[in-house]
Amino acid sequence: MDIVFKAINDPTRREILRFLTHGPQNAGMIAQQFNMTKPSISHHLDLLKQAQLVDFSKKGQFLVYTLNKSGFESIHAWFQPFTLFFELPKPKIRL
Amino acid sequence: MDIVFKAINDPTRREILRFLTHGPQNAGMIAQQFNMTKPSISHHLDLLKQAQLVDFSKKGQFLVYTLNKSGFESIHAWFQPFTLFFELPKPKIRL
DNA sequence: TTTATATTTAAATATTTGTTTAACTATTTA
DNA sequence: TAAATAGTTAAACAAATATTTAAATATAAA
Repeated sequence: MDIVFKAINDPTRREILRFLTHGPQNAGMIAQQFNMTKPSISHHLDLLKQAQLVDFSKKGQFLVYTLNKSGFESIHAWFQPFTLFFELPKPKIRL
Repeated sequence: MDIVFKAINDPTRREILRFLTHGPQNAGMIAQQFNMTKPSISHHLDLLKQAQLVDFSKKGQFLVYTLNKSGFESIHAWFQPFTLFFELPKPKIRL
C-alpha cells in the first residue's frame, strides 16, 4: 500500500503516468520526453512497477511500458471513504 | 500541488486523515491515538495543513482539527484522467 | 499571580530519496 | 562474429524527511 503513495509522490513519476495515458511507450522515448538520464528514468519506472502503476512487456530489444490498473485501484480504494465523507454528509435528522 | 502528494505519502498522516473522518479532534487526542510524541504529530498536522487536507480552529487552549475539502479536491482532480483512461476505453470501431 | 495544560517551534540526527557516472546484460544489425 | 543500440544495475553523494528531546508560547485553573 505504502509503495503506491511513495510512487506518486515524485513529480517526474506523475508526469510519466500522465504521458502513458497517450499510449504505451518504451523507456527510451520516456527518457527523451523528460530530458533526464536513462538510469534515472529506469529507477522511476522500477518504482512505478513495484507500485503496480505500470507494467511492461519485452518487444525485441525494447521494454514497452503501459499503465496498470491495479495501482490505480489501490489509490481509489484509499480515496473512497473521503469522497463519501465530503459528498454524502450524514443527514442531521433521522427520517 | 506537490505538497498534497507529499502529505499523503506518510502512513501516519494517512491514519490521521482517516481518524478525522470520525469527526473533529484536537491535537492531543490525535497524538494519544497514535502513540507518538506531540511534536511529531504537530509536524504531521502542519504538513496536512499546508496541503489543505486539514484545517483547524482554536477552542480555548485547544486546537481542533477537521478535514478540509480543498486538498482532497486536488487529489481527485489529478486522479480523474486515470479513471477516464481505465473506465472509458476508446471504442475499437468507429460507429 | 503562580502553576498546570495544550500545543508549537527549534535543534540535532539517522534514514530515505533522486540523481549522476560507470559498468553490465541483452538484442539487433553489419 | 564484431559493433551498435536499448535498457538496467551498482556505487556514490547531496538533499529531503521523520523522529526525538528541549525550549518556548498561550490559555486555563488555583
